[in-house]
Amino acid sequence: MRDTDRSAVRALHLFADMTEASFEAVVRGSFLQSFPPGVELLRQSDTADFLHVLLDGSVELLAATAGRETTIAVVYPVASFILAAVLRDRTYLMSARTLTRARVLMIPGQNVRAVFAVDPAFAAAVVDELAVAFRFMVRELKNHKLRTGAERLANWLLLAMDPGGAVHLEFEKRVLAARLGMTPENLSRALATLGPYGVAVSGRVVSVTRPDELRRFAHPDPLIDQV
Amino acid sequence: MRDTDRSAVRALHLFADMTEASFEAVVRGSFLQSFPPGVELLRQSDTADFLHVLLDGSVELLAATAGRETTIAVVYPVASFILAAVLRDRTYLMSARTLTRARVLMIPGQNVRAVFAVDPAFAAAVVDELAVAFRFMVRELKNHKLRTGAERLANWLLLAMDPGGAVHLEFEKRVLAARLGMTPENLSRALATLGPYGVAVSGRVVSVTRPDELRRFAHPDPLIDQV
DNA sequence: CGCGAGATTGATGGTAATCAACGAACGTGG
DNA sequence: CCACGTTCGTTGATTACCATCAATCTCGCG
Repeated sequence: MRDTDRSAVRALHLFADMTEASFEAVVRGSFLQSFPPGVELLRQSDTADFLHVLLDGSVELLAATAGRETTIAVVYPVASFILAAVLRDRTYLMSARTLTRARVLMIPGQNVRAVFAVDPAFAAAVVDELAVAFRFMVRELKNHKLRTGAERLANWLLLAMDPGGAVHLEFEKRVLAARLGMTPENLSRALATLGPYGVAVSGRVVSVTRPDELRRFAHPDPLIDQV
Repeated sequence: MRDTDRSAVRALHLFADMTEASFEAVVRGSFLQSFPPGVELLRQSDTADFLHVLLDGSVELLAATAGRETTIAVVYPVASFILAAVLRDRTYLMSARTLTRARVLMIPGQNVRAVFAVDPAFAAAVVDELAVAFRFMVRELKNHKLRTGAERLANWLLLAMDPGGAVHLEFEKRVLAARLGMTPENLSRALATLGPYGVAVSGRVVSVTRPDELRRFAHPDPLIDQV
């Protein structure tokens, strides 16, 4: 690992408070790798050999069974993923695929487990990370079970828009659709149904002209939407 | 807390490996309480004052927004719940309600956080518990997004049936419906659609006469269904 | 200028929620 | 012990929501 990368990694919340010796022990045998878009980083049911930390780009977590597939989450920097599988030394429950070019730090699972046992600061950070991940899952489950697609989209727009009410999509709409748990076709339709509430689309820019009306439609909820 | 309860609690996975002093520090200020069915133990958006450990009975975790409500999980002994909220000292994302008469150990959140910081064995147990909870959530999300109601029911039956193919429901069907994420009406219909695969209902007993056929319909998956 | 990937629109079917009505089981009180 | 009433479960009809398939459109780029 290069020195610039090393200090960037050291600054991550997950590693910031641990001792230098612990950091050394974690990083030994780790590697930082860049991937092009569309690469499968890991596959569900494989054994959890590496903790992954996303430093740049975006990664999709997905799951499949019986010929069907669904996106569970989209990960943005800086975040670890599949931490739970690594800690328990179990198989992955999800696959991971790069959406964009991505830089990923891969840490051998046994390093994580070993250092976890001896460095309380690292243990605390791990628990924090894991608790955040758990709560994210609960929010996602609520978002999905309690709201329609159009409502999920409306709430996403309210969070993503800048003060002027504009949302600049930095990825394809199909990715947004997956992130929101719907098909691209239904995202189109959902955007159309939000028209009467002041939502207009022009290429990759979505404009929210009457935020208050959209909010009344969306019923935003701090216990679901990330603050 | 009575001595018999004390030793039962001490034997729980979460507390088994910690030092006696740590256990003492956790238990001080905790209380063990019995509740009748239908009691709301905690409400979403309240601050996480107590870690709850279910010792007897069953508890439903549910979430509501915009006038809608859904069951997220049903908890059976012995399990803790809302651990993540307590560790992060945040508000609860879910409400909890007793389904049956239930005995619950309530531990002040600050005890948990304080002992977590000083007892590595407890920290490890907490992480284990949390990782299991996280993976449970992922399984639930997959179960819900990748399967129809009838498929969820079929897989549940395959896991719940005894070697003779019988499932004795120990709760009302409406509870099972909530657990499976559907309405009571649709549970009735789902049971009916499983008829051709050898599923018959008689009161509170469901019999699976042709497990192999049911399995072909259900597509059981170790990455979703609890083993 | 034309190709092709992504986006949109339309039509259709499947899944499940809702509303309503009915039936069965069970406990209570007469 | 029976009559009644409540609760739970089932069944039917309707509607909402979403996936799928297919066709068309748009726009960026060679």
